Amino acid sequence: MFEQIYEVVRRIPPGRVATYGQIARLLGMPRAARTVGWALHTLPEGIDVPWQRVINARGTISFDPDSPGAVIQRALLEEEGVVFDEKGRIDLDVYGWAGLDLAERQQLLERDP
DNA sequence: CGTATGACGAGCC
DNA sequence: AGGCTCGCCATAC
Repeated sequence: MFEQIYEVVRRIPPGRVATYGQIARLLGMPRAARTVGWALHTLPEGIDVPWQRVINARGTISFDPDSPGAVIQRALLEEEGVVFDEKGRIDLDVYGWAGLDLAERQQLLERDP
């Protein structure tokens, strides 16, 4: 389960962001946004997943912006060229990820249980 | 096996 | 705009 989530997150191109709900929808579980958040929250360290490119539907970092993790996330995204507005929001119309194309999505969903 | 727990999201006020 | 309530769902215990 988590592997599939990580797999999708790895497809997000640098400089783009996706929402938790969007990841869930791509995996065919449109209501499991919280699960996606949990998967990234409990991400093993050192694993190759660009977790910083996943934010919430409002375009903000989804936890305390002053926490060390959030500061790192914001720094990583800014390095990739993502711009935060004065309220710490990212414009999803500009930086939002279009998502997988049909073929990629199909391939992902057909993977073994 | 029932409850609790969120890096969520939509809706309502 | 900002805050609160509820529904959701895979894990943890």
